[in-house]
Amino acid sequence: MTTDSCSRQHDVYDASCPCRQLLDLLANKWSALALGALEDGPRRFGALRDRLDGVSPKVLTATLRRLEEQGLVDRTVYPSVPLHVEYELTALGQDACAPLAALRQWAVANIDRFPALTGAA
Amino acid sequence: MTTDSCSRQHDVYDASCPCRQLLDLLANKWSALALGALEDGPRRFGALRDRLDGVSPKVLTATLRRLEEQGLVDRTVYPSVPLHVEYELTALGQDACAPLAALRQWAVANIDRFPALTGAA
DNA sequence: GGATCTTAGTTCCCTTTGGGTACTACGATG
DNA sequence: CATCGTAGTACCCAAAGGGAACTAAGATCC
Repeated sequence: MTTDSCSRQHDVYDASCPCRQLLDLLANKWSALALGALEDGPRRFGALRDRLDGVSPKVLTATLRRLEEQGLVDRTVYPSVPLHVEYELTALGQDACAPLAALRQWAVANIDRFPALTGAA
Repeated sequence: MTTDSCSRQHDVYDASCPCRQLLDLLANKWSALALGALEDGPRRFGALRDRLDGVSPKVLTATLRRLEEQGLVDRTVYPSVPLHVEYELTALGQDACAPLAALRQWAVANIDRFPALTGAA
């Protein structure tokens, strides 16, 4: 139960409901991109910074820490020579990727319907 | 073509691609909630403010204006007695609702897997 | 006729977040 | 001993978020 639509007690429209905070975490540009960038397996900090074009190290760190705190990604430090940190989706993170991937793909598939963004047509 | 995954030219991971801006518009707490609140038909400003618990009029106005600019919602003013403004999804807005509804529903359905948000268990 | 009500905002101010650039720590390597 | 690469942090500034109070326009009440 509670696997479709809204449960009896949780409601994203209620500001005090924890799932509102969850929505706020997921409905975020950098979260959506970071989780997507990890879909294909573990990635290092530098690889993520390169992939998430335009992200500053500070914001990337903050985003990853938030995702880590909530159990969506695992952070593994390899205390090797020039330090090596890997980020990886947890099972929960993998599950969360599905709706976010749909959102990213919708944006790509429908961008042509947004003349104001594509510089008009 | 370009109806699934990424097209050849558009990429949300590219900061300068317009679909990145589109993702930024959609991957936003208030956008996701506002569009969802309009799924069942036109709503007035006050109704949206009540439904989007915790939103300030300023932020709601800004959110709706942004969605209107991009053609996701229509704004209709009825210059009646105590003024009456209705917001309504466009066809484009209705299409955008699908992935956002999935995201909202995922948050509700999986909130129990986030101990840090639900106050631990 | 004047006070009051409603609706849809706007304005002001402050706090939070986002963002860019530069810097640090670490030890291997030259 | 200086240099390099990695993964950040520190600092500072700009933009966005957020709350409370205020505005406008006219109908309605008394």
